[in-house]
Amino acid sequence: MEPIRKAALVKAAIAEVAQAGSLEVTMARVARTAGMSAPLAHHYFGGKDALFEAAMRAILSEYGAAVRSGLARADTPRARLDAVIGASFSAPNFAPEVIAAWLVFYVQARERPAFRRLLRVYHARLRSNLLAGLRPLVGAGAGAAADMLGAMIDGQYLRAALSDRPATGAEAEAALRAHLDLMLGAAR
Amino acid sequence: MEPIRKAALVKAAIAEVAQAGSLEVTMARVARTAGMSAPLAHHYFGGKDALFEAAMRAILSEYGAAVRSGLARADTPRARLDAVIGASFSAPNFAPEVIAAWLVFYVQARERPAFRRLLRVYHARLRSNLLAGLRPLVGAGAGAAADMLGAMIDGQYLRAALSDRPATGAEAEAALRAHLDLMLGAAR
Amino acid sequence: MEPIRKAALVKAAIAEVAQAGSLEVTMARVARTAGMSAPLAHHYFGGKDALFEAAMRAILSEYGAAVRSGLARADTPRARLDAVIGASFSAPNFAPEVIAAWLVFYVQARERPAFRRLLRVYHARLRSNLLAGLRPLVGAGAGAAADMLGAMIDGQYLRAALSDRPATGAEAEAALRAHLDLMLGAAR
Amino acid sequence: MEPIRKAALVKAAIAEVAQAGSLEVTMARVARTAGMSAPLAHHYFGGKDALFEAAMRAILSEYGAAVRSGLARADTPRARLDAVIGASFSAPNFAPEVIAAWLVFYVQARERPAFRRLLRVYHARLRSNLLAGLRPLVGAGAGAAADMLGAMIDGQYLRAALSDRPATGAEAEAALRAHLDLMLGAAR
DNA sequence: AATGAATGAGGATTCATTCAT
DNA sequence: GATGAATGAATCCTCATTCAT
Repeated sequence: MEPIRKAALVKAAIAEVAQAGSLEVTMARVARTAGMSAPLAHHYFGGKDALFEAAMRAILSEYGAAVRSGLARADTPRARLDAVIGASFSAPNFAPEVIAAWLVFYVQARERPAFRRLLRVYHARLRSNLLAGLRPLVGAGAGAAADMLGAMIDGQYLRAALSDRPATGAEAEAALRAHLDLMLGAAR
Repeated sequence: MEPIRKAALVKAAIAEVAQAGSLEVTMARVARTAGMSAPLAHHYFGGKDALFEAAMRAILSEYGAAVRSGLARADTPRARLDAVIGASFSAPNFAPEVIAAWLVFYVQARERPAFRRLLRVYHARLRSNLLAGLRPLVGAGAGAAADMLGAMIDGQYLRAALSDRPATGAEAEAALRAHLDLMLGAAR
Repeated sequence: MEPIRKAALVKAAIAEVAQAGSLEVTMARVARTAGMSAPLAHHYFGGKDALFEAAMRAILSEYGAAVRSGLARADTPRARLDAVIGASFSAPNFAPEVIAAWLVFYVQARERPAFRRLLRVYHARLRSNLLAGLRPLVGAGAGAAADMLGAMIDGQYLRAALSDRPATGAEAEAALRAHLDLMLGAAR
Repeated sequence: MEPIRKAALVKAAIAEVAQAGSLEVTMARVARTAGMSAPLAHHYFGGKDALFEAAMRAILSEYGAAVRSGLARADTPRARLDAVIGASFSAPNFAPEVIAAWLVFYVQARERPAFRRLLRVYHARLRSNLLAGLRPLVGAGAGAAADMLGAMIDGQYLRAALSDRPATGAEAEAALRAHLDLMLGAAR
């Protein structure tokens, strides 16, 4: 029972946090959305903080899995870069709900060490994945290029979080790929 | 007296929101930081929501003023673009505190129409300013270029909000300018 | 199985109540200390109240047994008095844990009739045992002397409950015997 | 306003703790008894713990004042002893409510350092006051005598807490004085 | 204009207890 | 007999907001 309940709670937490645009979400509400009573949520997670941390962890690990799975099928540097970009804008990760929750956690990271730690890992992994693809193609400028690409991805997320249209990642992805072409072309 | 008090409250609200990373900031705390009692803050703003809206408005209008002042001295398309970028990363707007608060408001905008409206205006103005500079230089691709530049700026903000080092905008600004060169060079 | 489980629960209850210094002890905790689940404790005792009453009853009946056993070997009035005092400060009854729990129950007796009843029986028996020894030696003053001796014993308990040193009853017992000598000497 | 409210809360806390026989008393109940809302009680004391500590402090300091006032009028060793005993059983200190609350705090002292500290001071002061009176009269045995007198006083408290009759201290006081006579007579 | 005083509403958390298995 | 699962009830505490002064 435990894994089922925990998964339901994490999913509900992401949904509610996204909708509220903040962590000012009552445990009771999350629990009800997940189909159980508030005390049960406490029983499984021990408290609000732990639940939200689990939620952020879930988002980041789903993203990490998508990246890994994409990289597994990539055999050239350029393919690696495309894989990272593709994963960033793929369906389960670019869902508006998920992006909105991610953003809330992002902001909280300033003051909550646990969130900050998680985000550092995300940033470091993203950067190293991009670097691995860029270095063979760009050489010395790879660091700056990776930073810029990372910022672009994050920026697209930020805008998607506020978009009216049910943001598909397709457009954002195309824009990024076009830009990547530009950067690689200039480097050659 | 009133304008002084209100300005103090707005400033305190930005500082506290930035520090908390959310709107979960008590009126009493904001009021105390501003050197007055909680009821007085209510007296001046009528409530928590109105105070925070005023705070966001203050951030955006300070930014708007910086942009306008930069544009006033720009006489070529490229100078206009540089002016917008320069304003985005200039001291009072790129202060960590201000960025953090801006981000909190940004996230809230998903569900709070008042914030959403303010943000729309910011986005629209930024886009139209960039477009005005880009169209003479890039032609048809100006729309996509403006969107990408906007996303890059927001992405840099996002990352600055989490940076350890007391982020100066200088690096971010340089990176953006370099990128702008790239985009303009490719278009020619 | 039942008597073993019940005894374990009673023992655990005494230990936990002593440590907490109050009845604010969760059933779950007591049950866990006794090596079983909370529902099982309920099954055996029907509820928290009944468990704690059983615990107090256990303390008093252990004490009662010690007194009876001492009296069985006493053949003079003075020996009877010594037997009662000896039992009061003997090892299993004067254990810090037991005293602390006893005190908690004592205080609760003000408002919980079940505890009050138990305590009345203890007081009455103590008094009658002391009287039986004192009357032949002191005559008319036996009543007051018994009350005073009883108060002294309780007072020693009270102080032992708070002592730092792992209170042996030896000192307290010696002090009481010395005092008894005094009272008997004065009466002759 | 503050001192009035605080005094009312302390008084109510003593009454409710005495009645409940434990600290399991809700803030709301105490506040209502004191004629105000629960949040106000929090406002003035900051929390349940602080309120109860203030209550115990109040009991002990009232007792301390009574002792000091009695000693001020005593000019012989025996008069000093009588003053201490008299204060211990005087009206405001020997009120059933006060005794019951004192006992609850006493028991809690085992695990709550703040209470423990307060009680240590009480015990030390009582002992030193008794010693000052006993040493000139009893000499070497003064220490043991002081301990025994202290235990007797505490024992009388313990029994008064459970008495049915609205315990006047008169009887207890007379018994203690009689005993003191005995001890002093034996020493001469 | 300014604030100390006060509270209603609400939220996290704990716990005794029940029940299906 | 024994327990994991589950919850209603209750408690401490916080906070935006009101009001008399």
